[in-house]
Amino acid sequence: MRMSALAAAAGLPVATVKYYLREGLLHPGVATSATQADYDDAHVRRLRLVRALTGPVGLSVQQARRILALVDDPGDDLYETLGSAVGALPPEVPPADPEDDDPYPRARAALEALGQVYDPAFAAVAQLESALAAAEAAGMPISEERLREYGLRAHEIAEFDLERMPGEPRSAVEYTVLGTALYEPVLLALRRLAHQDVAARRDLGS
Amino acid sequence: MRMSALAAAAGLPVATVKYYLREGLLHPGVATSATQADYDDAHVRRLRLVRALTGPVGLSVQQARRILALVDDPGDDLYETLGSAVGALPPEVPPADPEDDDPYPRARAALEALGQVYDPAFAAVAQLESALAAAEAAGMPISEERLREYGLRAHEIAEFDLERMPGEPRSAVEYTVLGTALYEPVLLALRRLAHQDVAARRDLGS
DNA sequence: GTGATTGGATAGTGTTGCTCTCCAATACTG
DNA sequence: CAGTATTGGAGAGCAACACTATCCAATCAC
Repeated sequence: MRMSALAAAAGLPVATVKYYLREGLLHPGVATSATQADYDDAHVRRLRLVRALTGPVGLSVQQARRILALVDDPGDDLYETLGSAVGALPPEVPPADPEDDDPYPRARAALEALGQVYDPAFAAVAQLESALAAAEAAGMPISEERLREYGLRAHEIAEFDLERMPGEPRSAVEYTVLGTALYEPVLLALRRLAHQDVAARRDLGS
Repeated sequence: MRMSALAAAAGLPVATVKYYLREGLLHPGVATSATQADYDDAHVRRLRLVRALTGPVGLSVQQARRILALVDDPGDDLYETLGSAVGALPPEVPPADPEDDDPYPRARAALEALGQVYDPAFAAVAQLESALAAAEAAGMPISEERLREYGLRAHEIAEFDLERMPGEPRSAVEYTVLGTALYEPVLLALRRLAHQDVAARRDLGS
């Protein structure tokens, strides 16, 4: 398959495919001559994945590159790979002041209340802290009760997800990394729809 | 309070405050002379809200403006206001082809399976469709079982949220609109942390 | 052989979120 | 009350981003 066929198969302009190639989101095809390269189905799938990540998931090209790099070549520790994937995902949080001996107090308290592991090196801890601080700054702090409710439901979802993780290591990495990124928009959309559903049932209109 | 004091109170450069003023995210202060205007605590709170929305929540200035406009002056129908808020939030989805008599088949099937209202005019329906389509295109389609699990948990969260809605109309609008936007990053961070917790407990490292 | 196409490199474009520079009018300081 | 500093407002400038368009020589298809 030449580049124009690849672009057509993915429904993208050739110029955009070239751009992704330049940016390292798409592996180069096999060069068959100075002006020809060969692409296959794996390239088509990769382009679809790139569009899923930069579109609905809302990643920048840079963030997508980091996620794809993890899928292409994960470490041998799945737990660490999950951590790296979360670190590559938005929201980006500024690194904590190394002087500060308790940089994430809200997140620490939340995780302790939930009885979960608190590891300040995990990117999601900083993300939780910043989300809690933002809600607080905006005048809508999150109560312990709400945190417990959200945390409990999130944990149930996580248990479900992990139970269905494929056994084969390579698939497990893809499942973990891509599942984190791809399924988040689904969960958010469902939450919004559930709010609508509950509101409708309670007749909270005018 | 003059502008420089306002900027200092919010921890922002004066130039940025001027920018938000130009963009209509911040209401003008009361002009006391040609070169002086007076700001108060409400302006400080508003700036904090703006930073929360454009920061951790990840809204663009344009999206934040739409959300703030809803808070400032909501319709008299809370249900519709919720719909508008969701429409202002990412991910932005291209409008459906009006020729298409079933533009959101995946979302419709999902909501039917969940026994929830299916209203194609609601923005979250299109968002769900695009999230489901993206996961599918990326080679990780969402099973019915997973959809039920996520949908159920989302619904429990929504019931919790709605139960705690303030009675007073003005606060109810703020709670609904801002809660949708501000609490989403919290839920996502908790899901990521729950994944980590479950993985750690099952010793899914190397 | 010849005209179209290819991959690759380079430069240009429109948008976004600030940031900088100016300015005359006003406020504070001694 | 003279002199300096600061203010709100308007405009242009800027860096990052995600493409998009233009060239070009090599090569392919007829």
